[in-house]
Amino acid sequence: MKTFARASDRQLKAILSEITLERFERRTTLFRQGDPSDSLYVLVSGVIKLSLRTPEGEDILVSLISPGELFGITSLLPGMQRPFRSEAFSDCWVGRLSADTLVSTLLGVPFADFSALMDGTVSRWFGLLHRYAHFQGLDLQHRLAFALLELAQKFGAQDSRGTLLILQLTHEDLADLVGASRQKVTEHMRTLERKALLQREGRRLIVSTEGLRELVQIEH
Amino acid sequence: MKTFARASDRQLKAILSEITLERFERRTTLFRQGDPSDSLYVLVSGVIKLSLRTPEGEDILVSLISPGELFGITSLLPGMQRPFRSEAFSDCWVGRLSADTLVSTLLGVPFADFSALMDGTVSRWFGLLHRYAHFQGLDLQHRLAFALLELAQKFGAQDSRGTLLILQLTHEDLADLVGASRQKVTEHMRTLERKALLQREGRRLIVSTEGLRELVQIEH
DNA sequence: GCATTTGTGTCACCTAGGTGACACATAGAG
DNA sequence: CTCTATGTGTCACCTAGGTGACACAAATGC
Repeated sequence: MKTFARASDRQLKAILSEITLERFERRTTLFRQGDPSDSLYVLVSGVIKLSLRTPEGEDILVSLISPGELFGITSLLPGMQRPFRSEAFSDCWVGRLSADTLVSTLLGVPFADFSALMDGTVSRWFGLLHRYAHFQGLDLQHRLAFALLELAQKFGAQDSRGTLLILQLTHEDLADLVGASRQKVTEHMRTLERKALLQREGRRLIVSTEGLRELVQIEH
Repeated sequence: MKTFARASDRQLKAILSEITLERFERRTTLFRQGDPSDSLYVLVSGVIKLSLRTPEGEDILVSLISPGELFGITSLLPGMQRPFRSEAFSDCWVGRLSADTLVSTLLGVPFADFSALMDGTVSRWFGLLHRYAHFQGLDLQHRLAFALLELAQKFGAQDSRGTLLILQLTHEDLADLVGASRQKVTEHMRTLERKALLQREGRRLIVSTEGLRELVQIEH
């Protein structure tokens, strides 16, 4: 297990003494989406499934964990909730420990410092992963709406008419972002305009975040 | 910038003195896929685009970076290459520093220790992100092939006939994994069987990793 | 200011893959 | 050993979205 490759015997001993071993039968769930993300897990034996349930009722299998892997990694970021459901795919033995003890015994650094650094760097990967996973099985209309909301959040400036995107985005860029063809993006952007969720000022966009959020949530 | 929220003045000063400021005009590239992932960047002004070119020649826009964000994060993992291309989406000022100095001044810990911990934990997010990004615009056949290769790597046991997957995967599981319907997965699994890239022993799979790799690479 | 390149809008057409439906196989549970 | 659950194989049908093609608009360079 490469996580511990550089650890000294003393550190390993300290960590081992903090691990609680638990047994999970096939199909039982370890944690579910939205639970507070407090502890970290090591899979000792068996297979764990991480999955995501979309509002549409589709299941997305994000990952299968094999023995030796750490999982429940969001516990390394400050104040997160579990983004995925975790379930025993076969009978499992699982070790559980607090992220804090792992980090502080392995690095000897206050957890809050570590976790703040993670938050500023690596959490973007997590955000992107989340986006891609959610995009699975959404139609173009909704993917576009989500993408626009994301952009509005990152690059939006408040304006009397809505949220102004300070970006020169072409339809091609959007297409590359949501994984669609340029033509269809054009078509859907027009229908969003017609629904007044979107206006244009030259090549700048003004989006209605409330409208888009409604579109995205209400329909299913 | 939340990365530095907990830093002392001394730390900030130390880090600032190590940052090199660089100017990039719109459309110029900062680094490209496959470059060694040595330094870390802070975006000072402008917008940066992270993208991915698929073997099929499609472009995938992974993320747009806004001022204040750190990027080029793979430099925090040991021995990585840049997974994405980075290009100035508008004229930019960018600060560059080594991941090592950031980590060691902020946490006061040897970079190798930190980076080993990241590698054992958070690198999975990165792997998954990579998979999802690559899946964009692949047809089911290829997504399935990739998924099987991944599974073979993680759960495969060598066998006279190929690589035996020690997993009781149903077609439904596979469908959830590659984002497709159960029926179509069944169909494509049969064609893979017919092509002799796959055999079944009861409900266990035996895959030909060479065959699949060929399928995945050769066709475009 | 004109010419060229880059972006938009809108077609008609085609295909990968979703869906529902059903027959059959297999495997646990009792 | 049998009954019921769950998984597989295969249809016929339908639709979202890819593709090529072209007209027009808007930037950009010279």
